[in-house]
Amino acid sequence: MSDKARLDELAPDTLKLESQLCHRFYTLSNAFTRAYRPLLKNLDITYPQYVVMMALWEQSNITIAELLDKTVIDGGAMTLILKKLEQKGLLNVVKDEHDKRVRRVVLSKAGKDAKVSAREVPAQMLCKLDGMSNAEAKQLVVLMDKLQGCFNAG
Amino acid sequence: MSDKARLDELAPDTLKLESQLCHRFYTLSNAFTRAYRPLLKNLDITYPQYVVMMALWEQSNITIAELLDKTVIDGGAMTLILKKLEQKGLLNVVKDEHDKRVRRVVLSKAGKDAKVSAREVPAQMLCKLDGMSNAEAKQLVVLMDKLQGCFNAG
DNA sequence: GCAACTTACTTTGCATGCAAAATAAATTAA
DNA sequence: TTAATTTATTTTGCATGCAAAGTAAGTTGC
Repeated sequence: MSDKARLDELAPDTLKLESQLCHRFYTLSNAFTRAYRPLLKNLDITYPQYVVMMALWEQSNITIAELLDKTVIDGGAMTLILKKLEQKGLLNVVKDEHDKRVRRVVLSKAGKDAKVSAREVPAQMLCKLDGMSNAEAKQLVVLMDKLQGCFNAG
Repeated sequence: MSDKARLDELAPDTLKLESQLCHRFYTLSNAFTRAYRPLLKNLDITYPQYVVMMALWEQSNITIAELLDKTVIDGGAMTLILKKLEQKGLLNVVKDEHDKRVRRVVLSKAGKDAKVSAREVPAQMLCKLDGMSNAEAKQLVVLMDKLQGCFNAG
């Protein structure tokens, strides 16, 4: 038996890209980011910036730490994202009165108004996902939340 | 009714992070990359570099275009990744004899040997995902492949 | 047989993601 | 109270991801 054959016997399919869950996540996550780009063109924001805006549309005037919790965006990246969104006039970052370490993120009027423009975005994305039934999407959510639980536990 | 209430009525839950498939993909894809880091420390490669190596362990001496197809990595990034992996001595990029535009990627001896070190990586990752049954993982693969099909179709 | 077009890659500029170090301010401990 | 520790956020250095422009080398069309 050749060395190559012996190797393949030791590690059958586990190292194949096709059989990897991780590569599918990698691929689909990037696909989503690309798919959002044209939908967010009007708002002139990127996907991570959109995530921050969604978090703020749910609740404005929250701590950066809370925003990090909610969005699961990298802390270092968040600093830059907030600067960008502040430059665009969508929000303001203000100091907390009681704890000088803390900074709070507050939607501006333009930021609140942007929610109206964004209203159609989710529907447009769903449109691109035509072919997935609601039941399948829900099933996907259940399984992904369970997977997330694994990572949180570990 | 306040402006805010009116807005919320227009866009009920669709803009909520919790209800978004995309954010779960974003989160889980990043979680995988982080989870792989310690497992790939011995090999001294990043997750995208590992993806390239997996593709090459399946078949060496392939075109960069073929590698891009298989890994779904960005073309610009691939140029850098191949340089890194060549620096590490894991592969060589050689010119195609027949078509001078084409460059081929070939595993070095060290690159082939690295497959042995990598053999345990998938099992270690599965270990981190304890809590997901095989059936659930398979279900996840089916649904994700269907979702990928949506993007490919659009 | 040359101009126009297509291919296969690389380069560039911008936006993250990640780990680790650096800051600054609040809290705890001795 | 002062030193040690913890918390909140920013900075730094490196590795992509993405779109678009740039290059070089085949292929076509007339």
